[in-house]
Formats: sequence, C-alpha cells, structure tokens
Amino acid sequence: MRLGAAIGKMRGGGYKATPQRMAVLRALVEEQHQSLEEIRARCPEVGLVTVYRTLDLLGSLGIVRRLDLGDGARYELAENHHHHMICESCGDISEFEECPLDPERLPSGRADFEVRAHSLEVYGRCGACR
Amino acid sequence: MRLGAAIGKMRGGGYKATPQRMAVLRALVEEQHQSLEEIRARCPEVGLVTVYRTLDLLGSLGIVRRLDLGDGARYELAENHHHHMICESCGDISEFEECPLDPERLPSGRADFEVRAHSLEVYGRCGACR
DNA sequence: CACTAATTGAAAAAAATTTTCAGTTACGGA
DNA sequence: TCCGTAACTGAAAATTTTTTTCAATTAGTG
Ligand SMILES: [Mn+2]
Ligand SMILES: [Mn+2]
Ligand SMILES: [Zn+2]
Ligand SMILES: [Zn+2]
Repeated sequence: MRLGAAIGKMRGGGYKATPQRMAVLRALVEEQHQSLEEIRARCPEVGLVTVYRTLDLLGSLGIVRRLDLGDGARYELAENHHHHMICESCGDISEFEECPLDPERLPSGRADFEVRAHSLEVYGRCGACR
Repeated sequence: MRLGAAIGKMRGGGYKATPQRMAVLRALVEEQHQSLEEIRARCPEVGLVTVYRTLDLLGSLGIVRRLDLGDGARYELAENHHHHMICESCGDISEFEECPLDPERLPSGRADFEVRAHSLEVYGRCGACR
C-alpha cells in the first residue's frame, strides 16, 4: 500500500506521521495533477500553511513531485518513469504507461550523467478537441 | 535569423515589434532557462510589467516557453524537440540534442492524440557532482 | 503516563503576478 | 512624409501566492 511506504519514509526521516500529513497524502492518492486549492478542498481541516509544508516535506522525501505545465503549480505522486500527454487546446493532462524512451540513447554513458528518473511531456491535441 | 522569425510572428498577429519586445527577445537568445530577474538584468530599461507581458505574448505565439523545474519559473526559446538533463544535486539544467524517443511508441495513433511537440526531462546527477 | 522534539495554524510579512489607467508610440494608409 | 489610431508602456495599486514567526499543541519514545 502506497500510504504505508510513505509513512515509513516519514518515520525513517525522523518526521511524525500526523493526521494532517495523512490527510494531504490521501488527497494526493485520490487524483494526480491537483493544484494546491484542489488538494485543500479535499482536506479542509488542514491549515493552508500545513498543506504547503507537507507538500514540501513529501517532495524532499521523493514522495511527491511539483510540476508546472503552464497553469500554476500542480502536485502528483512521484514516479521514476513519468509520461504526460498535454492537450494544448483544453489543457487536459493525462498520463500514459508505455515508455517511449530508448535507454541506449539516454545521456547515461555518453555525457557522464547518472540518470535516476525521467519525465516526458508530449504536447498536442486530444481526441475530444479534434 | 531567429529574431527575424519572431518579428514576423508578431507582425502577423497584429502585434507591434517594439524596442521593449526586441530587448526581451535578445535577452532570451543570449541564454536559455533564465528567471524573470535574470532576463530583466539583461534589459533593465524595460519595465517589469512589460517583461511579464512580453513573455506572455511570446508564449502565446509559441516563441517562448515557460518552465518550472523546482526552483521558480524560467523561460526559454521554444523547440519542438526539447531534452533537458537536470542535476538533482546542484540544480544545473542543460540541454542535449539527440532525441531518445522512439516515435513508434509515442501515443500518436494509439490513443487518438495528435502529437505536436515534446519535452523530456532526465533527472540525476551531473559529472561534477559525482 | 510523562517528556520533548516535532508540528500546527493564525497572523503578519514577503514575493510574485496582474490590473488599472493616463500618457506614448509603431506602423499602415493617405 | 505625415496622420490617425489601435496597440503599447510603465508607475502605482491590487491581488495572489508563498514564506516566516511564534505561542500553543501533539506524536511517539521510553
Ligand atoms: Mn503525472
Ligand atoms: Mn531548455
Ligand atoms: Zn483537449
Ligand atoms: Zn550537479
């Protein structure tokens, strides 16, 4: 279970698994790519500042990723492979699983850069908008 | 010449090629991934509000792209293929040319999504940081 | 159950971005 | 080349977003 792993990472780092943090985590599990206000709407009992701080903490633990694809900041559960399809017409963000990357052609050995994760954003028009 | 094309797009859209806009464009040509304040330092004669407005306009014309890779907003000249290498240790952002994507595996035909451009971010550690 | 470092949230502060509006200017047409 | 005008600019003010402060509270250890 996703939440269990997150609790483990928090405890391991000397952080408490408070009700507020759990509430924010649950909100993140419910849906990807939410804005701060959308997350907040899912846990109105948590103070604004605490939501900011929790997102920061989860970010530093590698649990959450902040992204900005044009319209303000959004948050999502982090994945090492992350592939987005973004409709430039309606703004819809969706994810797809199959990784279109050829590992051979990544800058692994080439430049001396150690690859840990990647995020691909494909821009275009979704079916509905065509 | 890059600036020539940009002027064409502005005129074509009914926008004026003002000295302020040209100054911002020149700043963008000088270096990729600059913050607003870095851009502003390169054209101090342009008012803050005008820089914001120019970046918006150039963005809507597809000339400039705004990105946020962790530390605040940054701006760059747009490319249909864009490949970033981001060091999670020192925060350095660099670009690489060779496209590691396999077009076959892009969600082109698969989902009915019409691909127009893409941006790949590879996260890891740069040579200097290892 | 007590202790304490970690956490919370309201208020205030700071930073980032947008709106307003009166004055200025680029540029197409005469 | 000169005019008319829609487009543009920038200072100030407003708004939005994010961070800091600090006194009160609490999770988790022993
Ligand atoms: Mn995602
Ligand atoms: Mn770039
Ligand atoms: Zn769409
Ligand atoms: Zn580095």
